[in-house]
Amino acid sequence: MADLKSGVNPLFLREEDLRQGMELLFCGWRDFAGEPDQLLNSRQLGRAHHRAVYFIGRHPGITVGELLAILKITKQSLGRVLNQLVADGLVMQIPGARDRRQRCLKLTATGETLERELTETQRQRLARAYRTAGAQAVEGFRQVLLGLVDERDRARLANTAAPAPNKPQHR
Amino acid sequence: MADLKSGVNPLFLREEDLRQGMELLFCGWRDFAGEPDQLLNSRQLGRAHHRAVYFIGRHPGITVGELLAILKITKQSLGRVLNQLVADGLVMQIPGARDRRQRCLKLTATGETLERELTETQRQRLARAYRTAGAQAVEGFRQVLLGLVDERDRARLANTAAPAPNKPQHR
DNA sequence: ACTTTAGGTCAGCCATGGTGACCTACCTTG
DNA sequence: CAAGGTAGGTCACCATGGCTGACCTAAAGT
Repeated sequence: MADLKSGVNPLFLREEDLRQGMELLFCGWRDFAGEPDQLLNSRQLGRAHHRAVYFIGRHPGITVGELLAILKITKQSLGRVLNQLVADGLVMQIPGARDRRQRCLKLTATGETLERELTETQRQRLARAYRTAGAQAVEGFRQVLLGLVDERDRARLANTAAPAPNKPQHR
Repeated sequence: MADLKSGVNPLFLREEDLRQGMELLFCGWRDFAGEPDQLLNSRQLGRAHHRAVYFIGRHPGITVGELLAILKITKQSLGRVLNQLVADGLVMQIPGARDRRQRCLKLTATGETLERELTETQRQRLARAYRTAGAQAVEGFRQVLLGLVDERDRARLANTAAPAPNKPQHR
């Protein structure tokens, strides 16, 4: 809270340690997110497309609104990306069963292939880091990151099972 | 979870766990990096400025080339940002002592104040996550992230002391 | 003296975020 | 049923922050 520099704080709350953490986060994300760039470029796609494809793949049938909540961008920005993905035959939209205003998003077979290709190098990089660090470190990694994200998203992220994001369609 | 470590394919390397990790990384970075946006906007600055100010603050006297290596962007992109920061009186450039071609970058007093303001909310968020997770989790967090970054940057990040990035100007 | 290096600069392109306004289709509710 | 809210889309436009290519200076290094 207040004086981070006083001796009362545990060592890992010292200014220097916090800065190291920030830097690790920056570099980790920089290298992790940059991994699939080449493949993306070769297909005329950008990181924004990858993110959409990734989350649609992880939560098949996710609605546009739910996806917006995850990505935290505007529907206009997402719309642009989504239209391209649909035009390229990577994503399909299915009217919601209960609420036909909704467009439930799914990857096509082509989309699934692409998703796998895109995420593969990242998966390998993360697996390598996990393997090197060990199970206990992985658990710590999760806990700290979970504490970093906004309250709102904790529930979805907390359980490894990762069900589809909760659909509040009862009214 | 103690027995996760043994076995050819430990549980924490399952597809589902890796995906959870990726998602945590995405959301963690999204919320962490987005924290200072409001303050930045109010000063007509962007995230790019924040990153530059941050690393200059952390490594006073850093050269342009070293900063480029950290940020992994082109000198044109950095130049744009740097010029603004100098024009705004937040950063100063000092010719290198050994090599007078170099421009060593430092924050001005104003720049240091801004850096502190910008990073403060992030520091608090990280400190909260650290405190909640505990010292052991923090160590795991570090180890995994360190394993994620490219070899090239490990040395600089590994030691908590965080000296200036190594200067290969022998002679 | 020549080459290489650190850094800067100009011009233009593209991706990806944003805003405001306005639209349809569908659901919910009085 | 009518009215209002909601899911989603769309158009026009703007800002940020990456990129490339070409070209420049000054200072090292040899």
